[in-house]
Amino acid sequence: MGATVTSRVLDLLGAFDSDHRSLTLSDLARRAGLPLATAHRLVGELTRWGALTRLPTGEYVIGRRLWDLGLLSPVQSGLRQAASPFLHDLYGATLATVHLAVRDGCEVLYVDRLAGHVSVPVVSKIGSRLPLHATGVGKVLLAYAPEDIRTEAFARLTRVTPYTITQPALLADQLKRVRTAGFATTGEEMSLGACSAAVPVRGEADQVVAALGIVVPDLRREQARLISALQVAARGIGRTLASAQWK
Amino acid sequence: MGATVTSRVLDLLGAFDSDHRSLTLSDLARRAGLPLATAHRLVGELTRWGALTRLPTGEYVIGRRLWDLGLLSPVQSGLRQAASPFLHDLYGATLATVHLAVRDGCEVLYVDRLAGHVSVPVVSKIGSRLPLHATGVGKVLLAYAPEDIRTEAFARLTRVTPYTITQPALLADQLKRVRTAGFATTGEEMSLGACSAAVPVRGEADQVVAALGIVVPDLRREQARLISALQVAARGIGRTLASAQWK
DNA sequence: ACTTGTCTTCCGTTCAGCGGAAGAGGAACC
DNA sequence: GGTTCCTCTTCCGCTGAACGGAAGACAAGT
Repeated sequence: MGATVTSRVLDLLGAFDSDHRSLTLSDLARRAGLPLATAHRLVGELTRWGALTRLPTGEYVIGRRLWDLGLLSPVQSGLRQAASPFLHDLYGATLATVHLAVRDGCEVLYVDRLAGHVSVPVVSKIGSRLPLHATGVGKVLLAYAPEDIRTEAFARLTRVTPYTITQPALLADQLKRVRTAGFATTGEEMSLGACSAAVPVRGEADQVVAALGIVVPDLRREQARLISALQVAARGIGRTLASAQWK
Repeated sequence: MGATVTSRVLDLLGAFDSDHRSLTLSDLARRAGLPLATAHRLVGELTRWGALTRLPTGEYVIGRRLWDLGLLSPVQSGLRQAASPFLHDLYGATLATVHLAVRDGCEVLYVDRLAGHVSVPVVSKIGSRLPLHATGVGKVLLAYAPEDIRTEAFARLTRVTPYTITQPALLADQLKRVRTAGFATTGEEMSLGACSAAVPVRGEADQVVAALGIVVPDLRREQARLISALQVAARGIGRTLASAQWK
């Protein structure tokens, strides 16, 4: 089975996650299920190349070169760059935490995030994944997702807070409204004390490529103004995307 | 020499760069110097793991999983997150293109960048590397770099524009001033029509961990105000870094 | 139909990777 | 001082996984 050198290398890299940003050699070996001597050699090669870096403490972390590579990913290069200035505008206009997200399978993948110094309790981090049904951007992405994804998502409406929507019928109704109104909202469905609003970002062929959202303590005041600010920004991103050297 | 499986895998990944974000299998094999059959197998494994993704066109790009990994790098997680809100403040106060950079060997590595809709001609991109002697952030980083890096950098003062500083004595003098004044400036030394100012960002033990800079069309007006805005932001970043869960 | 690309699969040889074992620090405790 | 328990590093002989030439499949262009 999985016993190729390549898979071992990848297992080593996969040993890192957001709870384990730095690991000792023995940890790496343990987590990757490799004998220490083997891990030692592979990690040595990875470090020499720049994929890993050894801290003064002896622990290993993901190196600069892998960071570089990540930046070449299409997630990063196209969408984020096009959106960046608009995210600012939006932040300036709303002073809310701003989110840019895409759908990755049955989850929301946060591509960019822009927060002020103080902010409402927000769970997301750039690169983190959350369920589609409990966040503003998630509802937007789900509303425009293909059939099979929707059924899969409906199959697991996990409860996160007392306000999380777990009834399929209710969610289906909300998604319909998202499609007609052009925006989605949530009220403390993902984390208490946080409401959100989100709109779709449309690419060249008018299909939904991402979602743009904000998180605020209270949505009732000013909802109209916030939504329109979101829509202006989303249209701007879409236009920039279409005219970009998407190469 | 370098003919281990690991090195081959890394050569494949290294075949991607900012001018080659997507590559066909044959391109990959060519650029990595591998026989097609070998590349085929390795690329297959990488794709299965999620390090690469195959586009509908058949070309390969860096996959989401590598993007994720890059986000775990300390560059990303510590420095960028701590700096993000301050970069905004700075943008708001100056309306200039804002740069956050670290030194990587003998080059400036741009860690974050924040630009408005229209901007002065700026060469940098996030993740790009530029020589240390021709940019504002570069001069700051060089001024506080260890001896050996300085001598190495002085050995190759390549000319970029007519205003680029290529005389070692002049540069040495400027660096001394950077250390006493606490900031660096450039005037069209990297790209015509662009001036810049930069200050050091100091970490826990007061050592310089990064540089913060802005790019503007003209520096003479308002220089004092810009520098002081930079310094306020840099201090803020430093304080946040020190108190962060640097894990 | 022929050329020139691409990608994919097969399979026997061989040499690179494997990993047990032993040893070299280093820290903590008695 | 010794003992225990970590960590990391190096060595080396055996073996099976990786290699890559070759042949074939497919697509696009002429």
